[in-house]
Amino acid sequence: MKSMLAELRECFSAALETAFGERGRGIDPLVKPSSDTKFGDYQCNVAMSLGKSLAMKPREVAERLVEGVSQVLSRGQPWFFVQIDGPGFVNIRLRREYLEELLSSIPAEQADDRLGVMPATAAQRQTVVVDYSSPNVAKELHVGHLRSTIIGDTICRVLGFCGHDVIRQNHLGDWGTQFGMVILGIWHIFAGRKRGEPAGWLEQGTTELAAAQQTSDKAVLDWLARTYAQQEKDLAADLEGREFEKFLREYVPTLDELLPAYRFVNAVETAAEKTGFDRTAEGKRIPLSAVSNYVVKMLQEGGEQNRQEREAWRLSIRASLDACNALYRRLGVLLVDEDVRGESFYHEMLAGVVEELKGRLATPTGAGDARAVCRLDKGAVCVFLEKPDGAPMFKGAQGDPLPMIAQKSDGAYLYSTTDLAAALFRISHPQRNRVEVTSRALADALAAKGGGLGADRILYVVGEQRLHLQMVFATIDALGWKRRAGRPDVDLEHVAFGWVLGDDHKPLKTRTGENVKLRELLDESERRARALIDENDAKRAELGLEALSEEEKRDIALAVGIGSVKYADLSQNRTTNYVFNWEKMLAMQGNTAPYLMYAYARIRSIHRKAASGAATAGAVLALTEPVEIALGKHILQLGETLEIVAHTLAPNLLCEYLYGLAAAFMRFYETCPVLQAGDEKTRASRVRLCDLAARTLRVGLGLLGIRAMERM
RNA sequence: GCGCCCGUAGCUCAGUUGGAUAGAGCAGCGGAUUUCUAAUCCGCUGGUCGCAGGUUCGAAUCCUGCCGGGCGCGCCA
Repeated sequence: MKSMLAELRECFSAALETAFGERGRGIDPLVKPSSDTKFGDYQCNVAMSLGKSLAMKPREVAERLVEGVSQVLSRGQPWFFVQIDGPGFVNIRLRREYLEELLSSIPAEQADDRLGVMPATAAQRQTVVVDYSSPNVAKELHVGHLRSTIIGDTICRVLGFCGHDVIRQNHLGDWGTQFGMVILGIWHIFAGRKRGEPAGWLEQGTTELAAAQQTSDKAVLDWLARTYAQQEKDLAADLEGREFEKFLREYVPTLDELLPAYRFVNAVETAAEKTGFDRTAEGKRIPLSAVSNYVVKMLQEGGEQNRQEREAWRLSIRASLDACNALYRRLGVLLVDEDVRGESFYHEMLAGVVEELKGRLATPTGAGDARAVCRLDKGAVCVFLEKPDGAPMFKGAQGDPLPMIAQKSDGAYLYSTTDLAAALFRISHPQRNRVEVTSRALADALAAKGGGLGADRILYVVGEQRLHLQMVFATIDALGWKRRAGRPDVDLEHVAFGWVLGDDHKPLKTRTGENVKLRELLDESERRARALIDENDAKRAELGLEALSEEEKRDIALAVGIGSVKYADLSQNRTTNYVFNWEKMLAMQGNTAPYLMYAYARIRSIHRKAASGAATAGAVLALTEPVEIALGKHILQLGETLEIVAHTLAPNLLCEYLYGLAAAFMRFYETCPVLQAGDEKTRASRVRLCDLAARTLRVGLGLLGIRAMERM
């Protein structure tokens, strides 16, 4: 079935046309849920705004509209009542029989779990590319990745449920300049093993260097000199890289081993740069501060002589992905290896992208709101974005035009270039949407990658890159990549989000000022959830409830712990910052995961007990008490909620819906006995209503990636 | 300096494309229970929606200016 809201919109659209003919056609009827239940269930606010354009009193418009409605409704069974109120509000109250009918029509759980929500029609159906999570290789996931990962995941689930084709893309940072350091780090691990260094020697080295920095410049220079000498010796011992290559064939790195090595290299190079070490010592083949840059060049050159670098790179990606996947599984996030299309994937397209920019944007080009021109500036390939009047779209600190740089003066490509390549790959499709490019190199590279994904909509779930994305989007617009003959433009959206803050209202950090590791955050949450569960064990015994097994308690702790962290995040407005607070997110009261999960467990408890009694599958649903009507109505609003979430990409609206649903159930539960209902018919009806409420909660929580537990 | 985001109850936050008397939770106060899981429910108290103008039938929401906070502003991602 369609959502009640959609049905009402259709009905009022038709009524507008009936009442006002041509002038009433194509007007949004402005139907929405009522601001207050005393005004009914929904309201139509179109009369006030229409009064002006029709030169009529709003009240009169409303009266004619209501007449139109009754004509439309006269074709069938009336399913709602209308009443004009105030300046011209049309208040809508749904008939109880209609609600009962809709609820009854929801198929049994065995048939499907859509709860009557209709998937998108063929015409509405979109291919949506969702770019989210996107961690960097050789860095551990921290709270900074939390929002992108779980918001992106929820969006994927919701769009998928709504019937769209969702293509998840994990835009892994696997090609940046930091890779020189990672590979060099692996080389240090190799050299250390060969020398027989004890475990943890790289951490110790970093600590020593930090200590030297606290002491004096001289101490730092001495330390660097020793390190450099050792490094030169190790390099000389395996100049051909044969031993290193052999080592790589058998080496299985873990992220835990890679991270200290990376930090070591980073610390050494930073210190060498800062102290001017490279200038003071004679006869160096490569400056100590630039070894990793050199390694990056070797990696990016490719070729037979650099295959060790490539192999080390590959190993570091594998290790990072293993660590990420473990966390994704733990978080209940859908991302898998097949969704990974890192920056390196687009490497072969970059030269073509620059060629395309130079060719297509040689002179100011672009229809719409953005014009772009590509030219060399200080040796770099730059795209200057302009407004239609020729004024620069973006300005620097001195008011000078700020370009998007596609290629550095040293020839290296940047993430802008990669993002353009990725956008082309996502938009283009070998059959559905062949984007025309003039660069042969780009066309060939794209074809070699299969021709692209054919997105109608691309969502960038990334924080903190507004300016960059605006530039990239404007460039794409100017290049004409979004436009499609006979179809709407491809829609590119930056799904931005706010910071996770600590108690001090500053970005959440550990006491030592480091990013909080996601792994440790989840450990803590599970630990706290377990404490809550243990606390309630005693109460369970008092109440004579079935005891939970140790295994069950452990499982519940995981679900509550992870669910609470996710729900706390998803229930916030996506765009604003929020303060992270353990007590609040694990509280049983209010808009929290435990509250919703508890409501579900309570219903399931009824269900288990009812199952032993009379069968209720085909029971007649009768909503008698006000709380029953409220609950039933709420259940039926899942579809329209998801429509809004799919459009606004605001998971907090789904959370709000589920909280309202759980609260409606709790109210029902307080006043309406189910198993002890007065008569068999009422009992059967209520059991069925409970079942629908439980399924709605479970499906809704599922769309947030949160497991509903049978018992708590 | 310029650009973007934010400012709502003591605290943490909601508030779909402008709609009727601005809502939750926590905290505070007061109630309900021989429980279908009290990890609950109900009530009360609490607001110049940062400030000042404007747009209109109507503004927390749109526009302008100011105050306060955050982020960004050429070869990092």
